[in-house]
Amino acid sequence: MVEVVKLSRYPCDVSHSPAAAPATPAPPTTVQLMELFALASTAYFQDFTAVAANQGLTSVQAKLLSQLRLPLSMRELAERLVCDASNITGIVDRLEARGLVRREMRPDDRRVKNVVRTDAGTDAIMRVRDEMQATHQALAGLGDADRIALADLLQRLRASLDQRA
Amino acid sequence: MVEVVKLSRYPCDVSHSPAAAPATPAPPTTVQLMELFALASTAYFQDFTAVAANQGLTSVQAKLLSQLRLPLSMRELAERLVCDASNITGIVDRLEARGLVRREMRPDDRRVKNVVRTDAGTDAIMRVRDEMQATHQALAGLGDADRIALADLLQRLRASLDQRA
DNA sequence: GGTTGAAGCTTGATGGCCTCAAGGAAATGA
DNA sequence: TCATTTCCTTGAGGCCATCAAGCTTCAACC
Repeated sequence: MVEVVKLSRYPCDVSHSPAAAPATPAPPTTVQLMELFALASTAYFQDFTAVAANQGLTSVQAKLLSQLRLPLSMRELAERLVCDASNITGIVDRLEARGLVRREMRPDDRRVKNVVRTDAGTDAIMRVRDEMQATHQALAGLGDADRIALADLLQRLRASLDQRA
Repeated sequence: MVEVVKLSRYPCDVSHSPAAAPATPAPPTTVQLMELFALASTAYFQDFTAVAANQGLTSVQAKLLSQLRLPLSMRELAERLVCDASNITGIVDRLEARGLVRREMRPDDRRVKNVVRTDAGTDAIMRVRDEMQATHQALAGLGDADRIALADLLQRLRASLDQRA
């Protein structure tokens, strides 16, 4: 299957490697795997951003909205989006101005504000989800064995990446 | 292997799905695969951004630098980074001010400016590459069979995603 | 030739994202 | 009560991103 591993079109290509590809189905190196992963990730995020834009959302706004299955405080959102808390203020401001989200005081601790997704917000993120699903339908062609293998590999990949954080 | 597929911590979680996970090793659904992929991609980009920041680079600057194995025109850079050409002007301005990159007139067509990575620029992106590689060493634990399978799957994934662009 | 049109790059305006430093309000604990 | 901590916001500064408008250069055509 793995005929030619296309190399070095994204993040960390520094090598001045020879253009000749090995003819044998040799297993890819770790570096090659990371490049492939970077390419696939880039494609994914570009698609996600484009789909969100179709709904008038930036990718960060869509990310935030998708986190709000249940209400979360500003601080919790900052942790999930891995950014400064002061950044969340602005993002929520803009979403709230459009009625996609609502701030609520929490009665038992009046310092914290829960961010609640409105029905309009849920609609918006559902449209994004639907369009993503339609877009990636091609992926549906994977058979059961491939699915299991991919899920397994992705989880190991994430584990080894998260480990650093 | 795939014990429990952890669901819905990222982009498109809208479902109010039951918390109960299937006990059987059923193959993951397409939606579940996309969620796993989103999680792994997010982890990757956070790591990439953090490593670039260690070298005083934004992720976009690092991305641009890594493209410059050979000189590219501003337009070519815009195509590779999938953004407006006017955006590249500012990014290259900032990199040039730091001596990581250099603009050169192309003699045969004086409209176009080639962006050339300086030695300092190559050093910078090599440090990013090295730190990424060290970081992701955990991935090196994958055996040959896993590598081949992952490479194959990632390429198919990317193909089906790029198809949309 | 000279004009028109297209391509490549830059500038300026506008807006969103992001961090840091600083500050107000509320809770906690001595 | 007073000090400390937590949560959130504000303001300054910088980067990224798009769009509209403009400049230069090239190419093609009359």
